Order: sequence, then structure tokens, then C-alpha cells
Amino acid sequence: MKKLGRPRDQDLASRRREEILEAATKLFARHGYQGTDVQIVADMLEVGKGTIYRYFPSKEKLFLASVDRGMRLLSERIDEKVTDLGDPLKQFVRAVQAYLEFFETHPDLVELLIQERAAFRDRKKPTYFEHRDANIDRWKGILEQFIDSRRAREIPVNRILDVVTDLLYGTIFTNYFARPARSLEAQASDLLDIVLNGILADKNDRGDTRRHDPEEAP
Amino acid sequence: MKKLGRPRDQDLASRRREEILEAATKLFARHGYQGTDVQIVADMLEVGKGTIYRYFPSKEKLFLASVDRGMRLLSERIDEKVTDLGDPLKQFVRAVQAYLEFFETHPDLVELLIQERAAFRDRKKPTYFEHRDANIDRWKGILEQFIDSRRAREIPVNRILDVVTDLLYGTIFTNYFARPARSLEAQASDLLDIVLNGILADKNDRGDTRRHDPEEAP
Amino acid sequence: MKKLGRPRDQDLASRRREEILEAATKLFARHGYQGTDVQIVADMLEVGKGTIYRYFPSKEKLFLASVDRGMRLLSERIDEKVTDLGDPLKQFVRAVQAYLEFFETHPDLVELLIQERAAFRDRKKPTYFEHRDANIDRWKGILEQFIDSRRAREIPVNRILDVVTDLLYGTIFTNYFARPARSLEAQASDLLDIVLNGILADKNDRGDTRRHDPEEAP
Amino acid sequence: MKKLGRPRDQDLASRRREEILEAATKLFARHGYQGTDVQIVADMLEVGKGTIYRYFPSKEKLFLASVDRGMRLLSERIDEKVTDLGDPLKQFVRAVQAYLEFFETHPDLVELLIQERAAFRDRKKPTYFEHRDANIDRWKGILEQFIDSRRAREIPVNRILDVVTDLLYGTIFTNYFARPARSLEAQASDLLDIVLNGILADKNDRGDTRRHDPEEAP
DNA sequence: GATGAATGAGGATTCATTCAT
DNA sequence: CATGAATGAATCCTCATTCAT
Repeated sequence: MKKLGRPRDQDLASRRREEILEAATKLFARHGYQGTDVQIVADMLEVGKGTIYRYFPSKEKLFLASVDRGMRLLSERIDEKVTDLGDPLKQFVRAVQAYLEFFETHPDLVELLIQERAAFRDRKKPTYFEHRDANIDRWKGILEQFIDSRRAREIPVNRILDVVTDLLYGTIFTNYFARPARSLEAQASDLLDIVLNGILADKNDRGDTRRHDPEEAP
Repeated sequence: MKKLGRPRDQDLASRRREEILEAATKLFARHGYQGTDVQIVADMLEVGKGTIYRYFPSKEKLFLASVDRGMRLLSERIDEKVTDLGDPLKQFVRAVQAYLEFFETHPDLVELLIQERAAFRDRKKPTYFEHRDANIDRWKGILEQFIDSRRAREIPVNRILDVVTDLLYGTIFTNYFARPARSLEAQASDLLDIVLNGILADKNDRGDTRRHDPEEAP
Repeated sequence: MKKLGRPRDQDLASRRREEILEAATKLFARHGYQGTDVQIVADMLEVGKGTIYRYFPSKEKLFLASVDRGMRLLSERIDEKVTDLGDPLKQFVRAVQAYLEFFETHPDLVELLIQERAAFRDRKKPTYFEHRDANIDRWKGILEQFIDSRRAREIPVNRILDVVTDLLYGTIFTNYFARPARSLEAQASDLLDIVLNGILADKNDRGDTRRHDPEEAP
Repeated sequence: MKKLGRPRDQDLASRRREEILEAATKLFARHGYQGTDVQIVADMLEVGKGTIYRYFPSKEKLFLASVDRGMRLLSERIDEKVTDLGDPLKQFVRAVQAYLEFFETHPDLVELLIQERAAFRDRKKPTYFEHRDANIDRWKGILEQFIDSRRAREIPVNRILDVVTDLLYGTIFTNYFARPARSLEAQASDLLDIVLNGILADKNDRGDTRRHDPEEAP
């Protein structure tokens, strides 16, 4: 007697969820979190507003699920690109390229990251950093390998990763809202050139930059 | 010849403006743009709401003026620190240090930058980039000098500046909302070490990172 | 001649109705009329929401049927207790006792009566009064008998019934939401003592209470 | 410098509050709590909806303040009528009369009491009982005096008050929604006649009504 | 000049009811 | 028959802005 009547359709449900997240991502990116009425999400999908609320209990949850989906897609993309590469340097380079590529083809996600920070300032660790922290150990391992092989200078991996992740983070924002369009490959290459080689001609030209104290002249 | 000296009212008015901007900065940072009622700004200053509107024609203008004030303070601070330094490398290093220092002591401004992007997504070039663009040529000159002197590798200055400004931009955001507190000097130093020297032990270890095409194996 | 005996489905249907009303009574009492979603009634019975609508055409009808069921149970209970008692006074006393007892064991019905008045203020004579009016003539007869036998004072039975029904009505509400628990028997007894005997020591001590006009002192 | 600008007008504020409560009482009584949109309160007063919210932070608070105001008016009215009467019986009689009178001229309050119980079932002790409890001790004293003077039978005052307050409570509800209009004086008088004198002709005619156990025949 | 009283457009969410499966 | 997916009208409350005092 349990299963009379219309059966619950799990497949339908997850297809719907996905469709809704796709539309929501687009609209939250276009209009911002506050500027997006749940109604317009419903309109875009040609369903009733109540339907959205069947799948997501609130606008907030809908938004956060959209961000999370975006970050999952990013992780998957990077994993795909990096798998099967033995050389740690190659893995590193590919990851940087994949990261920049992903955000170029998914600019909506950049917007979502900003919106999330703006709207949930004090309620939630940003999804971006949650995902970053979940992956960071793997990259520590890869970089350590690379340093152990003497191909990189002996810099604590944490410092390298801080600099690199900050640089990438800053890059996607700047690309997104203040940089004239530009070839991705060129950009990745330039960025890597500097990170890998630095800008100095001579590595000994910089005595006063370590633990520099501005008050105490040399 | 009624009044000698500076007109008193002018002064009063600009002191008021400044007070309002200071309070507004704090509150917009704490509650976000949407979350900040003009009323609470008035409350913090113990004036009527109407008074705020006498000095700023709208909440939007008040907010943008707050951001602008913050960016002006940043520019002034950097200028102060850099003036009188002859060596271009020293100027560069000091500017990076001053920038990071400023945002550490003025975290509210980081928040304001995010809020501005989130709230005025499509209405306005972010104030941050307006200021950056106003200063960038000066830094191009400094870096060119540096390169001409053969102390830096011959990399187009635009590329260097893109990487460095992206890195700084990413750093202040990450510092602001996801990094455990850490000595500023150490951070500046680590960042500069990598930017100046790169992470590779050997500058010839990277043939495949320029204009890399992932599909075409070497 | 397909089916002998009572048609099975008829039975099933009315069992279902009864189950639904039982659950609905509990839930309407717990959450109020507005606060009770049809969904939670379905959930409690582990059926689909549509099933509820198969048995009751609307939430309103479901609610009113719940109240009606409660009042029918009350009437039945009182009839049971009163049948076979010859003495009119005994019948009266037993009815009062049974009434108070019933509402003590069915507090949900008190809540339903309030909810009905609150929600259908202007759309319907309260079910409680419909039932009361249906029974009142019988009690008039009983009381008249009692008065005719000279055991009660010659007071118009309508007046007595008004006072008694008002008192009972007030008692169940007060019991329900503002009285510390107390023995039912004691309560019934106290109430009847006052109604039957009054509170005065001397029946002549009250000249100024009949048709009293506060402006005109005696 | 404190008191420049438009001064706060305390008088205006409390006049407004009173006006709003008056309108709200009428409308909550007419349409019920749920059925009353704050907008229609605003409309009745020809002000904006926001104005209502300036004076009461929520619909709930507005409603509860309306009930409270009603109960305060009732208390005042009874106090007025009872003051300066020496005889405890007279005070009692007058209070009963004033109570019934008040609810006859303020039927809206009856409705509010029902609505309050229906809507705030589990969130709040009903305002009616809060007020009743605040006054009950005074009446205990008065009745005790009366009993001590041997004019009333020796019944615990609590029992008397329970019966009387229940009766009054039941009466106002029944009057309000199920009784054909009737002279108040007559009603008060009938009610008091029964409470004071009881309905029995002979006080000894009721051996089986005290602590009656229906199972055990006499 | 300064104030704070008034306004009302705007937006998130709920839930009774319908009906395709 | 039974179900649960879909719907959208209904409703509370916020807050930027105006302007009489």
C-alpha cells in the first residue's frame, strides 16, 4: 500500500535542481544578489515562483547552492586537466592555466564570488575559500616534491601558495571588471614567467627587501 | 571687506562632511551597503537623518564618497612613503609595503571595495580602478627606468604591473577575509621575494610554459 | 447479485474520514486553524495531500467537520450519562458533570471552538451554539418539570439556562487556558453548590440588585 | 546645540498612538487578526502604512496593544463605578453590572479577546487573564469582608470568584455572538439573582451533588 | 540650518488547491 | 484511487527620500 499513486521522480528532481541553478547563476551574476527577484528566475524557466521554492527553501540557499555548483565545476575542470601529468611543474602550470581559463569561460562565477562576500559578509566563510582550503594540501605536496628535486628554490611552500593563490584571485577579479580583453594564453604565460623567474635580472639585487623596516634606513 | 581670514562656515561644512564620511565608512563596512540605513549613520553622529541628506544628496553618493575618500587616503599614504627615494627598486618595494600596510590598518576600505562592486556592478567603474589607472603611468615610468638600467629583465612593464597589481589586489582580499593574522613585514617580504626572484632555482627550467597549448604535446 | 452484506468500500471510506478527522482535530488544536497546513495533516497520516482533498473538498470543510465531530461526541457522552435517570435534578447535575468531564478529556475541542470563532467570525453560526440550540428544548422541559414540582424557585427557565450555559462555557475556556489543574469533581461540586444555593446566607439580603439603576439610590 | 531643528512632539506621538489603537481595535474586531492587513488600518486613518509602523513595530505588537488598551479601559470603568461604595455586596453588584455594561458598549473587545487566544495560543498568557489576575486580590478582600459579616455563606472566596468570573466570561462571549439582544439590566439582575440565591427552593434538596461519583449510586 | 514625521514602492515567502501521472 | 509537483495570490515589513516645522 506504500507505493500507490504518483511515484516520486528522483531524476526529474535533480534535473530540475540543475536547471534552476543554471538559470540562477546567470541571473544572480547579471543583477546581483539583492537585485535578483526569485520571480525572474522563475520567469526565465517559465515556471511558477513556488516551484523554485520547492527545490530551494530560500533565496539565500538558492544563491549559495549556485556558488557551490560553480566551485565544484572549477575543481572538476582543474582535476581533469592535471590528471596524468607526472611532472610537478607541468601540473602547476596546467592548473594555473586551467584556473584562468575556467574563470574566463565562466565569468558569472566571479560575480557570484563577489556577491557572496558582499551579501553574506559575516554569516559564512566564502565558498571560494572553503574549496581552496579543501584542495590546498594536495598542492602543498606537489610543490614540496618540486622543491625537493632542487628545481625550485627552498621557499616554504605555504609562502609560495599564498602568493600564487592571491595572484590568481586578484587576476580573475581584475580580468572580470577592469581589464581589456586579452589572450588567455599570453596572460597565463606572463604571469607564470614572473612567478617562476621573477623580474630581476640579478638575484642579488635586493638586499633591503627582506623583513624590511621602513623606519630604519640601511 | 566683511570677513578676514577663512570663512568659518566653509570650514564647519567640510569638517561635517569628513565626520559623516568617517562614520559612514565604518558602518558601510560593518553592515554592507544594503544593510546600512542612513538612519544609523545619523544615529552614530547623533544628528538627524535630514542632516546627512544636507551634505550628501543620496545614500549612493554618500557611499561612493566614502570609497573615494578611502582611496585618496591610500594614495596620499603611498606618496608620502615613496617621496624622496631615488632608487626605483626602493620606491617599488616601499610602495608595495605601504599598500599592504594601509589596507591592514584600514580594513574597512577593503570591505567598501567589495560592497561597491557588488552594489554598483553595472553603473560605475570601480573607484579602486579609477585611482589605480590615475597612478599607473607614474609607475610605468619608474619601472621603465629600472629596466633601462638593466637591473630588471626586459619584460614589458605592462605585464609586470598587471601581475603586481593583481597580486596586491588578491592579497588584500585574502588577508581581509580568509588569512590568519600574520606579520605584515614578513608578508611583504615573501611576496616581493617571489615577484623579484621567482621560485625557480634555474631560469632555464620552463620551456613549456610560454604560450602553452595543452593539446599539443612538445 | 455480486455483493452480499455491506459494501466494503463504504466502510473503508468512512474509516478514512474518521482517521482524518482525528488527526485534523489534534493538529488544528495544536497549531491553530491558520497555522495548520493541510500538508501536515497528510504527513501525520502518512498519506498524500491529495488524499485529504479526496475526502474533504477544502481545508475549511475539513476543519468544520472536525468541530462538528467533537460536538457530536459531546452530545453522545452527555446523553449516555443522563439516560435512565428519572430525577430531573439528578439529570441536571449529571449533565453538568459530564460536560465538564468531556472537555477536560477533550481539551482539543475547546481549542477548536475558539479557532472556529476566530476564523469564521462572520461566515457561520458557531457549531457549539448550533448544538446547544438543538438540545436546549429538552433541558427546558426537564427544568420546567423541576420547577413545577416546587423544588426550584419560580425563575423563568430561560434565565436559568442562560446563566448555566454561560457559566459552563466560561468554565471550560478558563479551565483550558488559565486555571491550574484541579479535581473535576470538586469543581463540578462547587459550581453546582453556588448555582443551586447561591452565595447569600439570607435570601432577603438583596433588595437593590433587581433591575438596579445605579443613578437612582433607594 | 542639542535642540535645534524640529523638536520631538511627545503629545502628537501619544495622540497618534491612541488614534491608531482605536482604528486598529475596530478593524481587528471586524476582520479578525489574520484578516486585517496593516494597510487597511492606514487607509482608515488616511496615513501611509509606514506611519503605522513608526508607532508600532509589528502587526502583532499593534494588536496586543489594542487588546491591552481595551482591558485598561475596562478596569478604569469598573473602578469608577465601584469607588465610594462602602457596602461590599453593593460593590460586587456594581462591578458585575459595570463589567457587562462595558462589554456591551465595547463588543470589539470581546472579539479581540478571542482573536488573541486564537492567534497567540502558545506565545502569551491572554491579556484578559493578566488583567483579571492583577485585580483578583482586591475582590478576594471584598468578598472575605462580606463573608465575615455573615451575610454570605462560608464558601471559600476562591470558589466564589472562580464561579463568578467564569460565568461573566461565558456571558460576554455568548452575548457577543449568540444571544438575541436583551436589556442589560435585566440580564445582570437575573445573573445576580441566581448567583446570590441559587435556583433551589430549599437548600437541603441536594445531597448527591457534592463530590458526586457517578458510578456509586446513593 | 536642522530635524524627524510621513510615505509607499518593493520583495521574500507561504500554502490552499489543482491535476497529470 | 492515490499521489505529489506545480502554481501564484496574498501579505508583512523595510527604508530611501521628502518636506513641514
